[in-house]
Amino acid sequence: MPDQSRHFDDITIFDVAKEAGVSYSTVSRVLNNKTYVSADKRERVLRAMAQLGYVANIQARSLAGGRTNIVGLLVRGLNNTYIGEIMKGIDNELAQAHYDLMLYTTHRRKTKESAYVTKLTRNVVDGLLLVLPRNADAYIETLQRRHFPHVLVDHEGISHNILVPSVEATNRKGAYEATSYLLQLGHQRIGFITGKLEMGSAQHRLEGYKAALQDHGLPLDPDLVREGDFLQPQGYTCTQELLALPDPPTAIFASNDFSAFGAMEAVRDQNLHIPQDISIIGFDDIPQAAHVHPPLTTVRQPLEEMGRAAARLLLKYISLPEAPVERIELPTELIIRGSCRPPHHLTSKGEP
Amino acid sequence: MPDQSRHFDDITIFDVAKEAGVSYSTVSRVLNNKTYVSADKRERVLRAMAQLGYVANIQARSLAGGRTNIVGLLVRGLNNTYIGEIMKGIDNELAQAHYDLMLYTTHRRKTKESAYVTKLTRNVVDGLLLVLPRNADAYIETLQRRHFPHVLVDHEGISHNILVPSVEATNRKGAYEATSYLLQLGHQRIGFITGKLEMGSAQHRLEGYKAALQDHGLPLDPDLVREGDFLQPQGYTCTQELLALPDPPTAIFASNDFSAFGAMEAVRDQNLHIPQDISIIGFDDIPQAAHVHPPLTTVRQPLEEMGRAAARLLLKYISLPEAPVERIELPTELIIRGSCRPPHHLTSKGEP
DNA sequence: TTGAAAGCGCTAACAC
DNA sequence: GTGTTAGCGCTTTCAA
Repeated sequence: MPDQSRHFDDITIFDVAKEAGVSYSTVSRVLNNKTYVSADKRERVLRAMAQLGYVANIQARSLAGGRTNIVGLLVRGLNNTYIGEIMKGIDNELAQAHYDLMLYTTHRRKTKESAYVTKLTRNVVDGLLLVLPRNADAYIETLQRRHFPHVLVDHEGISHNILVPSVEATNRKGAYEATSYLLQLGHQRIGFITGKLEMGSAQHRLEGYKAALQDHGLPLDPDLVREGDFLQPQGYTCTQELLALPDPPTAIFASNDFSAFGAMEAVRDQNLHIPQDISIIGFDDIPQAAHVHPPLTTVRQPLEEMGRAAARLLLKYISLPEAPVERIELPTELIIRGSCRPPHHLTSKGEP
Repeated sequence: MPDQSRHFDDITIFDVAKEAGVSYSTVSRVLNNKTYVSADKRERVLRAMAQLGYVANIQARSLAGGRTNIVGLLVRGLNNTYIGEIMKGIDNELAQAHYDLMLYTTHRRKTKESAYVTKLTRNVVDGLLLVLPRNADAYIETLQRRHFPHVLVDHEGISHNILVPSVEATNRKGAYEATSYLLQLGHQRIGFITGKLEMGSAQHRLEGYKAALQDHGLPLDPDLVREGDFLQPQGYTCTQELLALPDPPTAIFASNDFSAFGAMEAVRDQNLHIPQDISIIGFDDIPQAAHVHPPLTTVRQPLEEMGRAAARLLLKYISLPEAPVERIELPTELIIRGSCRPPHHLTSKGEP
């Protein structure tokens, strides 16, 4: 591969200015269309730009204090479908606004967090979208202090007192509904596999579960609640424990679909059948959920829409720095498929 | 949200220079450690940088002609798990090299392609990774002409004559093996659902299928080959057509897992059973493949590893522009799960 | 309304 | 080895 010649046929505003017969600050003006430029000159500049195929140089623009039209997305890793769905929404929204996306993954960095944020904010991006676990407060504080445009996705922020721009799903409500559904089906003993409890969403889902039990007059049996981590293997283990209980649950509510898959595996490995012997319900509705057997009943989280909303909000902060802090909650939805039915003792024997 | 003050506590090399008591080009030198700097001064500079929390400004560096340590990834969209797997590999590899990732999606842009490439190459990134369909030759030509570091993933490039840096899987071989497997199981009529034929990988898989038939002395029945597009709905439709044939196939080979899912759906909707009545085999081995029922037998494509290899190759071109053009082929692997068995007439009736 | 000029932070000759 | 200097392409005062 021969030498890379970066500045190959680079057209600068200087070239455009010459072509259009104006000064090059005039070109800059039409580029940013802030100040008024006479219609005539603007016209000439535009034509010259088109003719020469001018493409703005982001670095220069940024260095000089302008916008880059790039938004940063900070995630822990790319391990799951979950983040893919969110990204899809973000990307679509950004595309419409002619913004580009810069992806940062944190999973491997040992860097001091606030220094890392410095790097992000000083480099390239006009704003930052964050999909992070609960303990990432250092990031957020730095961002807040710097008044750097940012929006959290699926994260409640530092504390309940400080309002941080964010987009979430109705996790509590979703879990409440899922639990109620199981209750209505006649289940009395419902196992619960938590998510990674350092995540706000995991906490909220647990709360929803508890609230539903309480509202239905059922006591909380601590044995039925197992601490998971949103991952399949732990879902498997928790379910094994649950099934080994003297009085095992007739239904299991997993805090996310991956855990639910683990649960399904564990159930099958015990030669039990879903939903005949035990009902399973998940959370998220990732693409796989519809494909497993039986199809998983789950609480749909509007991930793509959350991404869109977050991007939209961030763009607002970028263009209107004074815009008020918003916290957006998007509704979850119970998706009933085939992994739940009334418990054994309520079912007529002959059913297929 | 109050005003964004971008240059908040920005420490420049100038500050570092002052702190270390050296000239600021010396700081630049240790930053890029190209030329030699006396151990003593280097030490002082390093200490000053740490103390001040210096973070390099990418824009400035880039503007001045240096590296940005950012690699661009150009994809059509984020619709599928497929791209997620590749990204995972890329990201991991890049992280190790302290490179960041910039994501570009093309699906929506009407821009003249070569102008778009200009934008990409002139902006921010040191090199470009491309996951694109076959007809994206304009991009590639521009890149080649500019000698801008780039690597294609899962794409053969412009033509067979021009060697383009790329990383692929052994699509032909993988399809050959899958077909052979079905043949060995005793299937004589094997339906084939192609991918989007504008993609090189789709062509290669079709070739592998044909080659296997030929090598086993079987004629190619055009009725058995249906043009799909790598998407589930089309997989469904193709399978319906296949099943409606006077002499329907006993096995179907779908060019990717999504199509295979569509095929499974169609089979089920006909009240046929997999694999008892008909065998299904896919390609890719996306995460869902193991979860469907029955688990899908498929050809594993090492997507993550392909991402890693591509990133590695690109980094090589970035640091060694003269490195020879490489085309890397990574092996596919037949993953036997539960969706295939010998055809009906070969199976003893009593089997479960 | 428009042009001139001063940087933004950094790299890379160029001298010493 | 190390300091000096000239830009990289652009935005933004400041005059005119």
